[in-house]
Formats: sequence, C-alpha cells, structure tokens
Amino acid sequence: MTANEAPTQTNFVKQIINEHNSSGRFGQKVHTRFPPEPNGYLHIGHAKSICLNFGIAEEYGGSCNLRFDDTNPTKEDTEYVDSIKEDIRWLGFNWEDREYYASDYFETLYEYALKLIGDGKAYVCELTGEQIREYRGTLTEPGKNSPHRERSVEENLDLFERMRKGEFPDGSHTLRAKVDMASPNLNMRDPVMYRILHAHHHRTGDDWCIYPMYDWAHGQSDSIEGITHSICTLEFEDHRPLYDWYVEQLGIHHPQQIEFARLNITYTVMSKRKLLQLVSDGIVDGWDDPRMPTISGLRRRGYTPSSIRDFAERVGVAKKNSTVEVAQLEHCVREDLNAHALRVMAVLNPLKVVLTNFPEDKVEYMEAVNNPEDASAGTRQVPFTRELYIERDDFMEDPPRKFFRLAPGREVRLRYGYIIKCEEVVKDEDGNVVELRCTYDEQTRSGMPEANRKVKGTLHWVSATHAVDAEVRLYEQLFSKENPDNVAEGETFMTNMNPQSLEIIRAQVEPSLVDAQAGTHFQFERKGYFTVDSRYSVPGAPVFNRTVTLRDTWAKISKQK
RNA sequence: UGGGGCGUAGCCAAGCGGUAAGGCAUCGGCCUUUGGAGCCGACAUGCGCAGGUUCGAAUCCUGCCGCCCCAGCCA
Repeated sequence: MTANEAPTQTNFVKQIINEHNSSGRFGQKVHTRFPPEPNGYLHIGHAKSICLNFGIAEEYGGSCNLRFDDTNPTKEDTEYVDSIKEDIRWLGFNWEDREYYASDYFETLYEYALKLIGDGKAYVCELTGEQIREYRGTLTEPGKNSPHRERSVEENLDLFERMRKGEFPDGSHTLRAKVDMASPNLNMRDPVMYRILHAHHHRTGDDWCIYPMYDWAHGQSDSIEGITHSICTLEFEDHRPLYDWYVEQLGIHHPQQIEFARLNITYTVMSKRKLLQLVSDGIVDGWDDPRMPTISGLRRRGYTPSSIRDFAERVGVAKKNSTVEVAQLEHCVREDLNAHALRVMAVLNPLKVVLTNFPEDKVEYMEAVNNPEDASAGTRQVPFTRELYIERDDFMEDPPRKFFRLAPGREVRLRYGYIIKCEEVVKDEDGNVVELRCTYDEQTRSGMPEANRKVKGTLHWVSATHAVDAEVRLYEQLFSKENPDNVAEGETFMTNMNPQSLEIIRAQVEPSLVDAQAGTHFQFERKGYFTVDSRYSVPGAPVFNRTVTLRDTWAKISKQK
C-alpha cells in the first residue's frame, strides 16, 4: 500500500473489534477471511469486502484467509477460482499460504453432522422440496414439525450414512437441524444442512453426493480456521442466530459474525446474476468488458489498484443501504492517474490545419513535458510540421461567447508549439469544414519571449505527416438510468441498457504511442485518461480504452445554454 | 398483522450527553501554455417526525412514520 492514500477512518466494524480487544474475547487476535463463491467474477462490491477484510487484518496485525465457499458444485468452476485469485492479487492483497476451500472441510463437516445427529439435534427428512416449504409456515404463521423429526438416533445415522453412499436420488432426503419450527426467524425452522446432489465438484470430483448448505458450512469453516471476525453483508443478519446455534451445539470456537451494507453504484448493476446475464446474452464482451463493474473489467478499462483501494476507503463501511455516485469512483481514478499517467497528444476527431507560412518540408521538434505533476517523468520531442490535425471540436465558425478556441480570424496557442491564426475555412460542396488555413507567428515558439503573449486557448495537435492512426474505444455508462433496476411492471434492468455505451473511433495519435504496451496509462491532453487494451492491441497497432474523461468545464458551460 | 435491520446535506460518512468532522458533487474566486491539476471560499440554527428526561439531546426514553432483508434442497 502506498503511503499517500487517505488516512483510514473509523467504522463500526473496527469499533466492535476494539471492544473485543479490550474485553479480551479473542485475546487481542484478529483473523478475518474473504469467502467468495467461485461462481462468477469479482466486482467492485467484492473489492470493498476484500479491502475491508484484508485491511482490518493488516491494521490489527492479524491475517486474512482466502476461502472459496464451494459448496454448490452445480454453479462453481475453476475458471472462477483462477480469476478470483488473479483479481485479489492485482488489488494488492496477499493471502500467503492461507488458501482454503470449504470443500477441504467436507469430511470434518460430515463428522460434525454425525455429532449433531448423535445428540438428537439433527434428523434425516424425506419431505419433498415443496412439502418442506409448506411445513415451514409463513412469515406470520409458525411452521409444523416434519413427520420424520422424531426418528431414533440409530435410524438417522443409518439413513445419513446411506445418503452419503449414494443410495438415494437427488432431492429425496435431506439432513435437517432440529431447532424450532415455530421460530419467528425462518432460518431457525429446522434448516436443511445437507442435500443430495449427484454432481461433479470442481475439487472433490465424485467423492461426494451430499453437499452442505451455506449455513452449515460457513460458520464451521470459520471456526475451523480460527476466524475471529466473520464479516459478511446485511442479508445474512437473520442467519446469525443459526450461525451461533451451530457452533454452540458443536462446542467449537465461536467467531463473531458482523454484517455491513453491500456497495451499490449509480448507473450500474452489481449482482452476479445480472452480470452473468450481460455476459451470456452477449451484451458485453465478457466478464472483463471495460464497461463491466468487475475487477477485471475495471482493470482493462484502466483503473488502477490503488484507485480502487482509495475508493473503498472513501465510501466507508456502515449498515445503511446506500448507492454511491459513480462520480466518486471516477474521482478516485482521476486523482491517481493525474499523478502518474504520462501526457501525450492525440486527436480523436481530426480536422486538418495547414500553416500556409510554414516551410513545406520542415520538421521542428518541440519539447513536451511528460507529466507536469512529476518532473522525474522528463520530456520528449514531438514533431511539428506544416500540416497538422487539431480536434474538430476546437474550431467553431460562429462561436458563442466564452468559446476560447479557434474561429475565423482568431488566435490560439498550439501546446508546446506556436501561436496560430485562422485565416481561411475550406469547405466541401456540402458545406462541411474540411480544412483550416492558418498562419503561425514564428516569434511565439514555446520558450520564446513572445510566446508569453496572452491568447485565450491552448489546443493539442498532432503532425499530420507523423501521426499514427489508432483505434480508440470511448465508453459511457452501461445503463442510462441511475438505478437500472427501477423499471416498470414486466420490464427488467435490461431495458435500461445504454445503447451508446461503446463508441469505436479512429484517432490520430502522436508517433511515440505506436509501441505503447498493454496496460500502460496515458493522459491524452485535454481529453481524458486512456489505457492500452490488453485484448485487442497488437504490437505496432495499439487500441486505446478511455478510462475516464478529464473534468470538462467547457462541456458544462456549453450544456447550460 | 411475524422476525431482523436502517434513517445525519444532492451522494457517501464521522459523531456515542457539552452545542454538526471529512470526502464526492455543486456554486463563486485566484492561478494556469491541458477550460486538466492546484489554491481560497460558500454549502445541515440542523440530524425521519412528535413528545419527554436534562442546565444542555443527533446522542437517553416513549410513540409514530419511512425504507431494506427473510417463506432456496442458492450463497
């Protein structure tokens, strides 16, 4: 972690830990875990949890385990475990040798189940799924006991063993905890501990045909690993009594579960189910499409690990359901990239400028600063010639007030170059501006005394004879509504897709960019931050992804009217 | 009509009985060879509402109101 990140602020999780430390509940020990299910790619919401869990462990001198919660073989895959590990590492966290899997504990869990059965606290139930639901009761009415609830210990042991052996088909039997069918907390109404699933598991293969449910696996896994603080999201609050019940019945180490509010961001969706749908419906390019809020998508988009960590720190941790404005995230990348990205000039929408008084074959090299925020980044030489490209938006034939750029008869500064004046506008038959004929003032080359003359605007440019043609991908929000899930009856979040979320253009970029390496961050001066795409770039033909635009005061002004 | 949570500015979020931190956004101004960055300033007589306790309440008590979660053999 770099030293210049915002100082960490307090939150209710740390307060709870502080209380434990002063009461001595865990003997000053702090041991957390990040427990993803390998059934999808990690997204920025997970990043918040990762930063919280690893961050707290680090802050209190403890450690954080990585544990895959792989108890449902029908949804999980090694592709996901690989991507999850890569993403956590990229974010800058290290679980060292503490890489665990809930499936590592299947045998222990089975023995724990035997103990509960032996203690008369669990039983094999033969109700169908539908019957279980009926017997569970409703929110306002208590449930009723399963007819199999009072089987003998011997019979339960026999049946459970045969479940494991594979004697029964899927769905025919479950092992249930004997808690309280009248509990106002539905999770306590004899929850299912094991279900029969004749499915191939990505790690245990065909060793098992019974798999533990989340509630039965999670707390016990925490306990086995000696976790002190089991941090999860709000929807598990109702599960805490069951979490506590299991470890109490077993008489094993009892971690403290703590719940916090998951992250939501405007103009995006954050559920794995919905992200998976975008991928499988081909709406996006894959889990790592630069428009996705996945860690891999953000990485490809050009976000940096420290900007994401900074974001997680800034949004804080609390129990209030909230939606953070995407502007907050964008601020975090801009701040990081402003300090570190090399400046270059690239013209996204070119308009040719001919300097009529500039010698035909002359090439002047202008010294350009690589990063005004960091002198050690040095300078580079940029070729300047008679024919240049400037941004089409930087010229207006009939400019409004406050437009500081080029217009007929007006002067403007070319960054690191000369002050030029627009003398003539060349149009095609349809009246489109195709070229500007300008003159340059040779006394105003950057560095000369005359260059300090006041001119309203400074434009970026690129030499037409040296420019490299490159693909640039401009991204907008994936959804056009602040809350994509806010839809009319019968519609889904898919109706809120933003059809303009990706625009692919050809740009003219300065020659130094031909060999730019994938993943390198640049600031295209006056336009935004861009990074070299890791999928579509090839040596000599870079493809740039726009990470985020620069703050644009002019856009704000011109939109106001 | 059951249970579990949560309400502090447009968005996050501190605050824990002594008189509303900070960030983002927004709006002014300065500065600037990026309309970037930076700098300065403004931005809750107010903490969901109503009562009460107290010298003093966002913090304690009571009652309301609003929002979120729970009836998977998902996690």
